[in-house]
Amino acid sequence: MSSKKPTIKDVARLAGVSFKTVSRVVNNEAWVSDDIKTRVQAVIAQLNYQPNRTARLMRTAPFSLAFVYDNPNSHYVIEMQNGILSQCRQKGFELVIHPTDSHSGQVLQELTTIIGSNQVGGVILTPPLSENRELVQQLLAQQAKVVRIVSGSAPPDDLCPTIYVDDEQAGFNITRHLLAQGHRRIAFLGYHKDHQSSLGRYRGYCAALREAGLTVSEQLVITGDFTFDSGVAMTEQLLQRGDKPTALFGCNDEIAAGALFTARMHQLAVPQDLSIVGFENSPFSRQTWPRLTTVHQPNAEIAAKAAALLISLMLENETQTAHCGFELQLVLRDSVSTL
Amino acid sequence: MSSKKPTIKDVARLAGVSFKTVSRVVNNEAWVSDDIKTRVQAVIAQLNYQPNRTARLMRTAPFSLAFVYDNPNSHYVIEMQNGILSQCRQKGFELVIHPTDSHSGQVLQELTTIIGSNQVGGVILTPPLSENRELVQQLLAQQAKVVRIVSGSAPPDDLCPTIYVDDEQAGFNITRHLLAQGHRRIAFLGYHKDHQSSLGRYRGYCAALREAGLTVSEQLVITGDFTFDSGVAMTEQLLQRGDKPTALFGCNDEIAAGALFTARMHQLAVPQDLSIVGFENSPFSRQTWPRLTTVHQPNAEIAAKAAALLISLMLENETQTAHCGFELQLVLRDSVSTL
DNA sequence: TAAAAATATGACAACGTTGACATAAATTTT
DNA sequence: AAAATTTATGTCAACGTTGTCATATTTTTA
Repeated sequence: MSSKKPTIKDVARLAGVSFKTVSRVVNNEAWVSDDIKTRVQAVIAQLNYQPNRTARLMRTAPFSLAFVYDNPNSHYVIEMQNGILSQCRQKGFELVIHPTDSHSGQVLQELTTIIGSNQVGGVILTPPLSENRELVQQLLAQQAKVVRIVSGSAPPDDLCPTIYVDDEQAGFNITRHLLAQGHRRIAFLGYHKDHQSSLGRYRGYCAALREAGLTVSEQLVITGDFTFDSGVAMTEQLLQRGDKPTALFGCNDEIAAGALFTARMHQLAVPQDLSIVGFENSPFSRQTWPRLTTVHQPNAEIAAKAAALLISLMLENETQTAHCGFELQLVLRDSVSTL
Repeated sequence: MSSKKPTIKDVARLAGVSFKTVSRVVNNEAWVSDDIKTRVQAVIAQLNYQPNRTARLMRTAPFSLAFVYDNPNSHYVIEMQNGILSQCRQKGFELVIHPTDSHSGQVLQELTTIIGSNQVGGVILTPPLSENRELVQQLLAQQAKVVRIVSGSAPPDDLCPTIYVDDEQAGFNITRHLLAQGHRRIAFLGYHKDHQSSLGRYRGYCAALREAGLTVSEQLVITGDFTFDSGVAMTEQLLQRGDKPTALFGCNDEIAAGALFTARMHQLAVPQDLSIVGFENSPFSRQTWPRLTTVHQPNAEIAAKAAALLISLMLENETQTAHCGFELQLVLRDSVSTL
């Protein structure tokens, strides 16, 4: 077992060719005779030669991309990572994961560092970072390729390729489902004015109510964030009121989990006494009892698409902005009763 | 906005010094006059110069490490990632995540590629990969630094620094807790002969029963893996038997979730009719109803420790094998009744 | 005050690869 | 059969750093 890793020159020496020819074989370039090709390949196998990625990177554009997220929600992140990774592996790219705190004000500087040092050639941005137009522009100004995943029924602009996810339509559909089951007093949990996904789902909720001839009651729209604890607090708040809802739309499954938990604490049977729906189709929504009716969010697919767009952007030096929209499907399970 | 990224030579030119001097300033080397140091730093700030990581890597050992895992359990992975990342950021290291399929037989080849290409200088191995002695040796033979996380009350050998987690003790403790509440028929769900964590927890379970003067009943030990579906299937199997247990030890929280779900399907109240404990203190265990009594597994800490060991191993060229053990604490919640 | 030591700076090679260009050999065209 | 073209191979300079060594300057020591 030799102590140093073999280089392209070691292979060349042993195969009796110039190291450039080895480079040609490795990179599958044209104009290499079959004779030499097989000979070189044999030596490569014999020495177990691996091209030095670092050295190669000095001559080529970086083939790493960063996945930037600010989300404590673990399965969401893992699913996205796996989706991105599937693309990266196909194309020989490397993934740098970059969890961050969007409120720290450090994000631009952090990303500037990894871009400026040539650590990555592009980034995938998720909400809420992806909604920061200025951030996107500043990254673009540094020659970085950017793809963003946002909530919306259309891309907000043509700054960069954008994956948009139609929360509004899905919020509309799931609310309409509740209405179809006879529910009239439907609470919305997890409204947040700075959170695009929340707003989209809220707009869908409102549209469905309007379509059914109902008005949106302020009493039933509770502000909070996308956590279990917030779900508990919002549900408590709601249940303390006089006029209780018959159904409850949690802006994500964690909120719905908090609602489910709180309902149990109050001896309310779900769905008999209270129907609950979530959003995201997280593992929790499948594994709890009753299983939650929710909206499936194909995170792996969404992220894979983002990675595919980013990689093609990095390979071909195009500035073209191909966008891609995702529609979300309802997942009907056991947490909704028919009135 | 210039189109090319500034290099060390650009800084040198502007500061009127040789590029080597700039290198000295950047790397904080001795023997640079304060005068020149401040001048160079000013130019660096002015040009917003970032040393090119790739070029630097050509002259130094890689400062990236790989986190290798084969685990669909998302929060476990995310927690570990975050723990590792906290260390990486402190020390300026980069994390390459490498999910893999340990049964594919490809793992060695995959790792050989990322090590051989100098993409990473070390790897963190998790079960079941970390239990593969031969794999560890082959990685070591490639000059890679290796740290592994295993289940056990002591490191299995001195091949490499090892983080060992005492599943047996924790399995003992939680079983004893069940016994202390008066339970005598305690089922063990998720026995798996090839799974060290499962075996450790099982040994603890057996030891606790023996200590209480009970024998281990084969009827109550169910084989299966660490998934929700398996938990459901195992619980079904158990409940179909005549002599039902009063308590149930799920080898992890997912199994316990499956058990909880199945108990509900059978109209069994938890914990009144059946007590259930899990293992891992996953988000699920906190968010379900009743909240699960379980064992806290400090994944982020464990992984951070692994990363710290690996990084120090990569920096100082030591072969010393520092190990580190973790004890796991019981988390008492609402899924156990007192008989 | 000369010699020695410490401090500060620079010149240049190296890291392992790819790209631009040169050239040699084989094949096709005229 | 000569010229032009295609195919196959090689030479060498980059890429942006860090390490080695040389050298210039300053300070300390004898």
